[in-house]
Amino acid sequence: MELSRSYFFTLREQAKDEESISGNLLTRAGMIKKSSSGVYMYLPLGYKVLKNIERIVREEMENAGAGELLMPALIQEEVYEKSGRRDAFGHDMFNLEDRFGKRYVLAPTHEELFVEAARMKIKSYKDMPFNIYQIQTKFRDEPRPRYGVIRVREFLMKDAYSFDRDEKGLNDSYNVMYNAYKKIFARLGINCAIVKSDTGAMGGLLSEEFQAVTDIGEDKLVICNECGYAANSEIAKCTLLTNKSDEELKERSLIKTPNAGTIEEVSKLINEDASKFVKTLIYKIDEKFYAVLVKGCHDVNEAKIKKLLKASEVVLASFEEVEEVTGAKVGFAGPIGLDIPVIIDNEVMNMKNFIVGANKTDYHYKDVNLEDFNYLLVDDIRSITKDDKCPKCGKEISFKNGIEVGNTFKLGTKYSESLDLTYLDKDNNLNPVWMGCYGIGLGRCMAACVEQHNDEKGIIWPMEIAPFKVTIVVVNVNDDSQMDAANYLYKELRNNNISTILDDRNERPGVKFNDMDLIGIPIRITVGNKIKDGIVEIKQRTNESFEEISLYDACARVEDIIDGE
RNA sequence: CGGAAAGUAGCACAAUUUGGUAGUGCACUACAUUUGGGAUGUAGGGGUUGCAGGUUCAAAUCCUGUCUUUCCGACCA
Repeated sequence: MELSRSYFFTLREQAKDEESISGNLLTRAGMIKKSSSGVYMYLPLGYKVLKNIERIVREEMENAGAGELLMPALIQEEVYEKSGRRDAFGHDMFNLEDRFGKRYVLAPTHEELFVEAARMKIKSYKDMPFNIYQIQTKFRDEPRPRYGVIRVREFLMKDAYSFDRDEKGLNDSYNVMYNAYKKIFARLGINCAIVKSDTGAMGGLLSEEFQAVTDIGEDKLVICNECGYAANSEIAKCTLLTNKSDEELKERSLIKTPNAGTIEEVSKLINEDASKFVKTLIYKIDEKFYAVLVKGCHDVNEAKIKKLLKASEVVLASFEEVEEVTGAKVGFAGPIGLDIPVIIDNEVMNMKNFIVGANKTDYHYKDVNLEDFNYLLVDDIRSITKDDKCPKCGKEISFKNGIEVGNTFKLGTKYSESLDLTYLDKDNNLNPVWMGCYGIGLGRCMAACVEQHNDEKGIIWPMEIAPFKVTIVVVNVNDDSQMDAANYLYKELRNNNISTILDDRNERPGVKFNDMDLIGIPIRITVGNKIKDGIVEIKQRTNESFEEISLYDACARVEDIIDGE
C-alpha cells in the first residue's frame, strides 16, 4: 500500500467517547469508526486485521475437520418459538416485520438453523460424527454497548457445532475443538485463561470460556496458581471460611438503631463488629418474593440463586416492594416474622448470636440464632471473595479480569430433544443426537489483542494478524536516491509476498514514525540519508533499537524476522 | 429501564452564568523555507451552534419538546 495514494488517516487527539484502550487506539489508528452506539465500521486497515483473524480461525477449523457454511442472518421468529428460546432471548433480539406482517428476527445465534441443516444429513448412526461452522454477523440488542468493539450490537462471530451419537463422541469432538481453540488464541497472540462458567441461556452440560486476561475485562475470573483451577467468579464455589462458633446461645433482644440502615452505621452505633451481621436482601424471583441471607461482608450471587431455584429472572426488589414485604424502610429487613421463603448461605449456618434487621424501621435484633426463624433452603449462594481459598486445592486464589473471546459448550441433547433431531442406532432404536457448540468473537479478539499489546505510542500487533508486516518509511521523499531505494525495496518485498506499506507521504519524518508506531506495524524499514552508503535501518516495533543493513540484504533479513529469526 | 452529563468547522474544545457580528488549537488550501521523532512564516477556505417549536427588536445563550452520544447502575451466551 502506497500511503500517498491510499485511504489512510490517523487522529492526533484522544478519541472522545472511546474510554477503553482498544477502542481509543483502534479509532485513532483509523481502523474502526463508530457508526452508532455499539455498531462499528471496519476501515481498510482494521478490516485487514479482522480478515487475518478470520483466516487463522478458518485454518484451524479446517484442521479440526469442520466444514464451513453460511447461514442467513434474517430468520423467522417462529424458529425461535419452536425451540422455546423466543422468551429466553426476549429483548436481546432485534425484531422486524416484512410487508405482509410476518415476523422476523436478526439472528443472535444459530443453534436452531444448524439443527435444521444437520437434520438433512443425519438419519443413521453412520452419519456421525461431523462438525460444521460459519463466520457470520450476529445481532444482539445490548442494553449498554461499551468498550469499543468489545461489547457491541452487531458483531462477527465464528460458531461451530458438533454432532455425535453419544456422550463419548461428544467428549471427543469437544476435545478436538478445545485444542483447536488453544492453537487459535496462541496464534492470535492472545493470552487466555480457560475458565469454567455458567451455561446460562445456552443450556447444556458444560461451558468453558476462553478469557483474554486484561485490566478492563467485564468478567471476573478466579484463578488458583497452585492447582490451575480457573472459573468465572459467577460460578466459583465458595467453601466455608469459618468453623461453627462455639459461643453459648444468647437470648434475642430488640435494639433501637435510629436512622442506621447500613451495617456500617449500625455497627458504629451499637459498637459491634461488622462480622456479627447477617444481611437480609429481598429478591423478586420469577415474580415471587424471597428473603436471601448472607453474612454481612459477603455479596449475594444471583447466578447461583438462579441455578438453585431453576429461575429465569432474579432481581432485587424495589424500595417500595421491600417496604411492602417487610413493613419497614429499606435497611431494616430481617428473617424473623417474614412470611416469604428464606434462603440462607452456608456461611450463615456457622454463625451464632448475630445481628439482623427487625422488619421495623429503626430497629434491629441482636443475638439472633437459626432457631429463631424458618428457612426454606441452605446453599452456597454468595460470591467468592479474596479471603476465600481455592475450592479445589485450598490454596490462595487470585482475581483477574477477562474478556470472553471464545466459549465452548457441551450442549448434550438439549436442542436435539426440543427440536427432535434423532438418529437410528445399530439396534434400530431412535436416539437424540449429542451436540456441542463453539463460538469465537472475531472483533472482540481484535480488541482483546490491542488491550494486551500496546504501549504509550500505540498498538503493537502480533506478526500473524498485523494489517501489514512491514512499513518502509522514506525520510525525505524529495530525495530521489531515497525514493528509488524505497521503491526498489517495496517491489522486492511484495515479490516475496510480504505485505508492505510504503510511507511515501510528503510529511516530516516524525509524523511518519509516530503514525507507523500508532498503527502497530511489526517491522519498520527506514530509508534515510544513509542510503548514499547503501544502508537502511530495520527496527521492530517491540524493540527500542534498530539494525543497519545493506539495502540488498534487507528483504532476506525481513523474511528471517517474520519466520522468527 | 433508573441516575448523571454532553451535543458549536473534519477532530478536540471556548463563548452559554449576565441574550447583541460564532472563536482557539490541530487538520485543510496556496506560496516560501524546512526534511531522522507530531516544523516555521505569510495568505486563505470551511458553521443554518443536533432537530422542532416558543419567548424577544435580537437566541449558540432563556423556555418546552424531541433525537443522539457518553458515564454509573440494572441487564448480558
